[in-house]
Amino acid sequence: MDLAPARGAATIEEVAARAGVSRSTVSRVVNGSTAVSPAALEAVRRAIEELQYVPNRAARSLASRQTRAIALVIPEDTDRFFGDPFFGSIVAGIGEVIGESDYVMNMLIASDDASAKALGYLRGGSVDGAIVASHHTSDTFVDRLADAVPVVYGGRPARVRATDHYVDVDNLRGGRDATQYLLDRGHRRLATIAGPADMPAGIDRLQGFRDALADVGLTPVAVEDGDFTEAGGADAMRRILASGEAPEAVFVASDLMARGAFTALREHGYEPGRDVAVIGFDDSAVATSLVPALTTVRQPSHDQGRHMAMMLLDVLAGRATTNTAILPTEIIERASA
Amino acid sequence: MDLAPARGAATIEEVAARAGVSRSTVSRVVNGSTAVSPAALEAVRRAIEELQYVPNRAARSLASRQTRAIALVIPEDTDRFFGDPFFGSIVAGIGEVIGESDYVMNMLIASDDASAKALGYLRGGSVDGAIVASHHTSDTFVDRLADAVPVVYGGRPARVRATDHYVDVDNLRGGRDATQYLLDRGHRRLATIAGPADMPAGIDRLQGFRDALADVGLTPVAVEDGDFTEAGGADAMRRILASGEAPEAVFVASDLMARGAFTALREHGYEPGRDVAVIGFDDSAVATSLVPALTTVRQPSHDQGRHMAMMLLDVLAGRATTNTAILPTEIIERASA
DNA sequence: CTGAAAGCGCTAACAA
DNA sequence: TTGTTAGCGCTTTCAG
Repeated sequence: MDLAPARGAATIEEVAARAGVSRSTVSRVVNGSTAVSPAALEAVRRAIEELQYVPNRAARSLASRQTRAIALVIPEDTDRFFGDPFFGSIVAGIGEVIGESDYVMNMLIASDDASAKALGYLRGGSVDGAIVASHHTSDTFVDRLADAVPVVYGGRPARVRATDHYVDVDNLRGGRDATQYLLDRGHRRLATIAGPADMPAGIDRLQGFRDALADVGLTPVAVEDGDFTEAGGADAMRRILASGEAPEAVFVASDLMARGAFTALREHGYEPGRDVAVIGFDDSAVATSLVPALTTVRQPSHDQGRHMAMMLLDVLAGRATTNTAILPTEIIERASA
Repeated sequence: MDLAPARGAATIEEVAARAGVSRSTVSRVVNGSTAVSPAALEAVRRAIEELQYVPNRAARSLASRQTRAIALVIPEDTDRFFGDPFFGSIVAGIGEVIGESDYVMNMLIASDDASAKALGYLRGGSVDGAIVASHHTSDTFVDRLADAVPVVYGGRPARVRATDHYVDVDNLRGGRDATQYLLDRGHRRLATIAGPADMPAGIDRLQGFRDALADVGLTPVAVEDGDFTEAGGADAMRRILASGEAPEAVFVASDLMARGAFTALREHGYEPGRDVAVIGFDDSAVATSLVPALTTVRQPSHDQGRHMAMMLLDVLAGRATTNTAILPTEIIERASA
C-alpha cells in the first residue's frame, strides 16, 4: 500500500487501476450514480481515499460542459466595495444560498481596469452563471457577459431586455416614502443628495423624491449628486449649503452619504436632526452608529442577495422562475428626522 | 459572411476553418507567438473578431496545465470580512498587483461551512496558486490547500514549515512599541484587549505587550480577548471594567475593537483619551473617524497585500524570491493616548 | 451493473 | 512559418 503519487495529483485512471475497475465506474461513484455494486463502490472509495484523489475540474468541465461554479461580479472599485456595508449584506445573502448548493461562488472585482480580464475569464466558460452585484449604465461589460452565461442582476439593469433576470428593491417607492415622511413632519424646503445618475438605484430614488414633491406642488431646494460615498455625500451637502439658505430637511440616497452629510452640516454650524432633518437609505450598520441615530429607508439587502442567488440557481437548474422581483422598503424612524 | 454560430461558443476549429489555417496557427496567434506570418495573423484576427471567439478555459487549462487564475482565500465569515477595513486594504493591495499581471484573481470566502467546497475547488486545479488572507490555527484546511498549489500567507502561519511563503507585519514589535508608548506617558496600570488566541497576529501583539511590561517589572492589570470585532472589543472592555478599578491605559489589538472599547468606556462614565488612554492597532479608517481620534500602531496592510501578490507571482514564474517578509509598524500619535 | 470507445477544445512537440 | 499528431483527465453513450 504505497502513498499518493509523488508528482502531480492522482487521476481517475490510477484510482480505477487500484480499485480494479474501469474509469467509468470510478466516474459513477464520484458523481453519485446509484448503479454501482456495493463491492465496487467500496473498492473505489478506498482507492480514492488512499490516493487522495480529487477530480480535475478542467477535465470534468470540458467533458460535462459545466463548471459547478458561479461568479459574483462586482463592477466597482475595491474601496467602494469594502466601504459600503450594502455590499457586505448582499454578499452575505448570496453566500448563504450558494453555500447550501453544490456550486462554489467566486467573487470577481471587475473595476474598469480589471474588467477586460474578468470578462475573458467569464466568457471562457469558467462559470455556469453570474450574479452582477451592482450596475452602471456605462458597463457595456455586463451586456457582453450576459450573452455568454445566464446572469442575474442586483438592481434593475440600465437597459432591460425581455430575458433579463434581476432582483431590485422598490427604490422609487422608497424615495417617495422618505420624502413624504419629511413632508408629513411639516418640512417644506427639501433638498436631496442623490446617487450616481448612471445607476438605476440612484435615478429611481431621485425620481421618487421629485414625485412626492410634485404631488404637493413643491419643488426641490437643491439636488446634488453624491456618488454613494461618504466623501461624496459630504461634498454634496457642502454644495447645498453653499448655494444659499439651509434646507429644512434632506433626503440622502444612502446611509453612507448621510454620514458625510452630518459632517458637512456640522462644519456649517447645523446640528443634524435638530436644525436640519436628515433621512437616509439602506438601514446599514452606519445608520445606528451615527449620533443622532439615522432615520432611514430600510432596504432588505440580505434578502435581495438571497433572492438573486435562488433565482440564478433556478435558471441553472432549468426550473421555472420569475424574471424579476421587486422587494419592498420600509421607513425606520430614529432620531435624525 | 455569417454571424457567430447559433448555439454555443465558437471553437478554435471554426476559427481555423474560417481563416483558412490550422488550429495550431490560431493557437499561436491567440497565445502571442511571433512565428506567424502577417497574412495568417491578419486572417486569424479577422476570424476571431467575426466569430467572437473566446478560448475555452477548461480545454486550455487541461492541455497546458495552467489556469492563469489565482485565488484569494478568506478564511473568515462574511461579516468579519466586510466589517474590518483591514481586509479592504489588503485586498486592494493584492488586486493592484494581480491586476497588472495576466492572472485573474478570484476571491473565495472559505468560512467553516463553505471551506470543504472551496477546498475541492482549489485542489481540483482551478487555480495556479493561492493567497490566504488570514489564518487561524484551527484551519487544517489551509494545510491541505498548501500541498496542492503554491500558497502565500498573509501573516505568519500557525505552524511554519520551511517551504512556507508569507508576508507579515512586525506584530511583536508593534505590541511592544504601543505599550512602551503608554509607559513613556507615565501610565503604569495597563490593560490590553487582545486578538484571538488562535491567530498569530493576536498572539504576537499580546506577547509584545507582556514583554514591554516585563522589561520594567510590571504586570498587566487585565488581559481580555476581543476577537478582532467591534462587539468583541466592547465586551472585553466591559469585563475589564467589571473586574475592578479602571486601568490608566489600554492597548487594544485592533482599531475596530478600540471603537467598541470607546463605547464600553463611556457606558461606565470614562471618557477615552482623558480618563483612560487608548491605543489601537491598524490605522484603518476607523482610527480617524473616532472622537477623540485614535492613537494607533500603523500596519501597512495595503503594502502587505502588494508584497503577497508579488511573492506569489514570483513563485508561479519560478523566479527566485525570499520566503518571508516582515513589514515594519509605526506609531501614529493622535488624541486618544 | 460494468467496460469500451469516443470525444470535450485546446496546447505542444514534432515534422515538414 | 505551418500543419499533423498526440494527448490533457474526465463524462457519456452504447453494448454487453
